[in-house]
Amino acid sequence: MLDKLREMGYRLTPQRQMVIKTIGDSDAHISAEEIYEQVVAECPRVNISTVYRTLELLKKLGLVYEIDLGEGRIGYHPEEKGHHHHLICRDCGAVIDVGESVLFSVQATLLQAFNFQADLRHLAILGICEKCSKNKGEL
Amino acid sequence: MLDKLREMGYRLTPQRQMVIKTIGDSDAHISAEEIYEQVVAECPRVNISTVYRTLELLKKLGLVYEIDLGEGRIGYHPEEKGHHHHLICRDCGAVIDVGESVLFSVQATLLQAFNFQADLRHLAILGICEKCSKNKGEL
DNA sequence: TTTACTGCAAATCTTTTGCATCAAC
DNA sequence: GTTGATGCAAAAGATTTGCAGTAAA
Repeated sequence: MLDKLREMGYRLTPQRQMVIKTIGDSDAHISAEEIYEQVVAECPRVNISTVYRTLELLKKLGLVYEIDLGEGRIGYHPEEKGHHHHLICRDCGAVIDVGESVLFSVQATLLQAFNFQADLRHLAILGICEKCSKNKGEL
Repeated sequence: MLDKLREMGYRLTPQRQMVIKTIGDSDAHISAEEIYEQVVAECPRVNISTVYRTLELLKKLGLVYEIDLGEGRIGYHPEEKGHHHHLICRDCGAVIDVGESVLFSVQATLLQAFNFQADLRHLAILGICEKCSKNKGEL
């Protein structure tokens, strides 16, 4: 990501490097607020508006993806880690990653039936995970 | 919806009636702001906080569904009109309604593979509609 | 040296909340 | 008459923006 930024003629500031590193290190989707907290822990003078501006830039360049987690929450994700979907438990918040291919058939169906090119690369699917549905059964 | 509200012991105020009517009249998903605008056009003293409180109540009672349209936009939809998905064009904003069944196979797959009970009743699927993809081809 | 980038503070936008008043029952 | 619902204003939370100063190139 750092190289790509430089290639595109953008400056490699320490702030940008820290934001990029934080997104890359996170194993799942991470929110703007969480990125800010981690960056500020190392460098307290960094401002949250810089985080937002950096995210805006990385989105524009296609280096990070935004994923809508529902209920107003937005997570960020490096493009280089590949496309996939997230199964998110409404009860416990657990996240299960699922390959892109689960939705290929739907994509094909929508294209055939409506000539609609569905963007199904990064989806958050809400529901109830195995553990929580078992717990519910026990109640 | 009006009857159900009364049955549940809630008061049938004119404000609630107007919000309910507005949601019912709208052919697709409608935002809180849009509901407010339509209600205020008829009755200028109604406050937007009443709209939000009414939506909160109707959601809690399962009479309206919230649909996440992405980019922070949320649409409301009466339950009685049935479950379905929306194909939303990123370019022109056109909305195509699709039956619930398009995602049944995915639902089954997720249940089988991960024991995850996916909630796929009301989904907004972003993409490019037929018309816009043709226009792009012409450029 | 140049000017893109940052920090700061303030603005914006959406949604929520406390409270006195009002009206549905 | 009760008390749940409303209007108003203010708060809260997330994101954006204008601007002067700073630092990457």
